[in-house]
Amino acid sequence: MTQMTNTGRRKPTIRDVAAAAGVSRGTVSRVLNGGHWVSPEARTAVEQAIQSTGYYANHHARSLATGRANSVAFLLTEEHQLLFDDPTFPLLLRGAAEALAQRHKTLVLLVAGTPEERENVAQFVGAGHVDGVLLISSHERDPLLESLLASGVPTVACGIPLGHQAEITTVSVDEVGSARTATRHLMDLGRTRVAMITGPPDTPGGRFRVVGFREELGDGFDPALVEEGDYSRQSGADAMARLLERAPDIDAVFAASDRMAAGAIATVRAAGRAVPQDVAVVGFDDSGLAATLDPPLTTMRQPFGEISSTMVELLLELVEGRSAESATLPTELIVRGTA
Amino acid sequence: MTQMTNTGRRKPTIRDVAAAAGVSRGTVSRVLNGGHWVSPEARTAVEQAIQSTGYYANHHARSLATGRANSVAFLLTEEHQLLFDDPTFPLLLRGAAEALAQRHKTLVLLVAGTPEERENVAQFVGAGHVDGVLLISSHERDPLLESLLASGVPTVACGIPLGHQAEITTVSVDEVGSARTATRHLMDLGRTRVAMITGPPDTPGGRFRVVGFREELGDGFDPALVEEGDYSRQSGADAMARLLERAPDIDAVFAASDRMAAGAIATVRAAGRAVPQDVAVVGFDDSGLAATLDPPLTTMRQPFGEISSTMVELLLELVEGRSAESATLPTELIVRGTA
DNA sequence: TCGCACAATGTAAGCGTTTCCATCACCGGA
DNA sequence: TCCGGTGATGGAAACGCTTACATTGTGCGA
Repeated sequence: MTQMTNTGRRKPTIRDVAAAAGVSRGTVSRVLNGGHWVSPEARTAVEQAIQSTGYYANHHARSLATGRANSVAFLLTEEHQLLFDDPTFPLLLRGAAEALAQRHKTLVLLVAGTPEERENVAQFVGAGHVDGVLLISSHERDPLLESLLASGVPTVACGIPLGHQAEITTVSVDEVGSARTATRHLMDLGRTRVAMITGPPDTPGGRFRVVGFREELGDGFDPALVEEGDYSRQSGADAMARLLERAPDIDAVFAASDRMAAGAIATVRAAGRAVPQDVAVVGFDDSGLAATLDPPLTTMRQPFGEISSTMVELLLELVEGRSAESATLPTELIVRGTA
Repeated sequence: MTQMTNTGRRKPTIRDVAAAAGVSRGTVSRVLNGGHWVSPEARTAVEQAIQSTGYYANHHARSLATGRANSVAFLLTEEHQLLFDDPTFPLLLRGAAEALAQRHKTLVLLVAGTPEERENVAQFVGAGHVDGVLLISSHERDPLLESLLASGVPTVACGIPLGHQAEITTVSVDEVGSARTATRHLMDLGRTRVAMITGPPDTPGGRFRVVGFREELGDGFDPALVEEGDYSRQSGADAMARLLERAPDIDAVFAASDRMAAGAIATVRAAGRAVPQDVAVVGFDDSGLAATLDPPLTTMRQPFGEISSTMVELLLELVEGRSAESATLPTELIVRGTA
């Protein structure tokens, strides 16, 4: 009964509210935007009128007038296949969606896989259709990132974009430290031939985790025990096969993603060795996958929910014109059954 | 050089283009919208001016003038936990994102988990901020669906929303037939004690797959061999445990989701039985998970890419004011190692 | 020769907001 | 009593675009 006194078909506009409240639209607008410079009486009159008319602000008109879109892009730059297979992505998306919804901002999903898509995305963002960009995965010297930077759209990246460290606000975890923790855990277990499956070297996870691995091993580091994958399960399985062939005495492996760890485990088993008895395994991410493996995977947990909500927070600071400092979030070693 | 003759700071508008081309903005607008009633010379002049000025249309202004948002909501109605864990969801999202991008429509992600979110979503959509809604998962008699229907926003659902079959356009698979195929496969393998783990009965998959299961078994159907899960892995494991306790002689099980199948397999193993030797398993979905299980899961593949692109297609028809008929897509039995 | 149909174009009125500016009533201090 | 200041308000311009309508110019049949 308070709702929808919407007599006809037309959606009520600010004029309808103004008429109902007996004030001008200027006053209604002021109430809508914080209510400063409005008398208490006028304010309550307007608020009642809003109720009775069932008024709801028109975003497009508002955006046109203010130059603000009130929306943010969640931008995926990655081959489709890789991206949507990554169990990490729904976690980030979910966190971002929640954080944005709380602040009444709209999340626009943008996928920049093919060159054509990238071009469209660059235009779309450059045209100012969104207030800012949450950049999800970015390889080194990504031209799309450069065009974003050039267009001056507020942007927050997830994971330090190589080659742009200084120019962009990021939210990341301590890659080196996390890798050291994982490696240390394996060493503390008494493992002496510890191998690593890294990520692509043009991604921060691919670049820095192996650094931590090497640092922690110190003199014990053997470059022959490092193989590269692309975070996918298959690449982990393949890398493990190469590792095993080259160094059959491996007794532990640290993989830069849970999926690669899963692949590695399969390969280890296929080679007739047991996990964790013969080969201990530590993954990275603690995506949903980790706990479901058999045995459940020991892994470094990335706080995805916090990562994405922090990204949103920083981005909105930027959008408001304030400055925002890049954040580094802690990871946590989750010990399960594989190491 | 063709780009960005953007002398100053301001973004070029349609007037700048008009000035550069030596025509009125009306003409520019006509070129932008299909170019009818425009002479070839004027058209090329405008097109060149667009290039030289680096003009890009302002969506908000356009939407305000036309009353069209040019965007579509991808609406998730489900508990967060369930939803983002579901490996099925990225597949749908990806398909929808691609199909929409091709048509230059924007995808807005909406999550309606908590009551508050649902209220906001209802308002948002009701206010006409999007042209249509892709409804992802809907339980029976969902009040949110009802409010969508009431507000008259074009909506296409994925999977027949129980209780609203007649009122809404849907894209779904033949649940009953698919379940029959899966069941038949198990029977053809010579299995005689075939159990089923169903989904929640207020979802189409929960309701209809068990119907197909029963139909195919005919006289052999035993209600004691049916347990319910919520599509999650854990629920599958639990259901399997109940099943095994009640009927230790089970030699096959059909699960209404791959995740439940995964859980069931774990339980079967934990009970000291082998898959597929002692208990054959068929899943449903063919999400990324299926192929990575050990042994790889035999399952009914849902064509998620096609489902989502069809949803987009139908939705846009509806948005254009045309009618659209609900579609039913075929599934496919993917035989792997578990049955 | 005139006028008419019609293609091409310019013009201007919106679309629903925000926001700047002018106005006004009112109050306290001189 | 008058005046400057201040809080509250209305009015109107602006945001960038679409589109109905008016206007122009052309070629054609009568």
